[in-house]
Amino acid sequence: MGRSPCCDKAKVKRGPWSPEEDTLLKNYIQNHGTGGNWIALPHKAGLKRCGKSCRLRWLNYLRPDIKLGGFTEEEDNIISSLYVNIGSRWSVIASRLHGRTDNDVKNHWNTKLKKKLSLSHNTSNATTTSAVPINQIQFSSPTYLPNQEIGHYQTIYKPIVDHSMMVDYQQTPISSDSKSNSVNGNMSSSQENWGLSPNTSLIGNNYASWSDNAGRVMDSGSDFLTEEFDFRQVLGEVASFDYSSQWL
DNA sequence: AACGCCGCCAACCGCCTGCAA
DNA sequence: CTTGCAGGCGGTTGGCGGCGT
Repeated sequence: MGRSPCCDKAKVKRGPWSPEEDTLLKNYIQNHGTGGNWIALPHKAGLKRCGKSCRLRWLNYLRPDIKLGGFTEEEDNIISSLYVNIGSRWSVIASRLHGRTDNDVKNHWNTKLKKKLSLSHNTSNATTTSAVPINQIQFSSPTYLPNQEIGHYQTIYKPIVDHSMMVDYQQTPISSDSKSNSVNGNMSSSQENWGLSPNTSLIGNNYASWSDNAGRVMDSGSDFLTEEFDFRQVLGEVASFDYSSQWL
């Protein structure tokens, strides 16, 4: 037996929202809030709409903090990076982009970024032979660096951090002494200059990831990382930690 | 001007999850 | 523990507008 529909389709209005409906919904929520019950809301607001439809309309269009307009290059980079790492978890990705909705991000990806990425991937394949680790999150801005307690994860995860992320914050590369403690083999100039682990590759401006002892990689969106994960700041913590001693 | 194609995006659909009874 | 409900989410659809022929 299938699940019963959330509302009677014969009795509710469907299709595009009119300005009058928008006004009704917006006014009601601004005056009374959602009341934690979207199903009852349309009736209370005087709308002949399904509760789910109201919720979607509010979240994707009427909310006051919605960011309108095209996506910036920085947002594109964040979306692409997160998609590569966590897949189509649009709500998680959208949560990293202030004012963007999951629907926005999803549409943007499907209509533009997917093609863009596939184009750049093809170009990249044609011009380079170095493999790009899929488990490394790429950041276009240090704003999106992780905010975890580095000391805490030091005991659990082995961080692999591209120190080039510090460039924008004018941080000092880690010392050659600390590098030489744990690194053998040849390093690229970017790895050497910024203390990169030899088993990381630079795939963009900035990225960071960690892996645990089982080889699982954690980053902004991985399943075994708490949803409380916060990107807001912390460059200082990252900069002050000597990752070279923790390289895999 | 008419038509077809294509891209964009708002909206819908249905599944999954969390929670309360 | 089971069941049913509501919210959340990702996939998909369909209408609309722009553009080329």
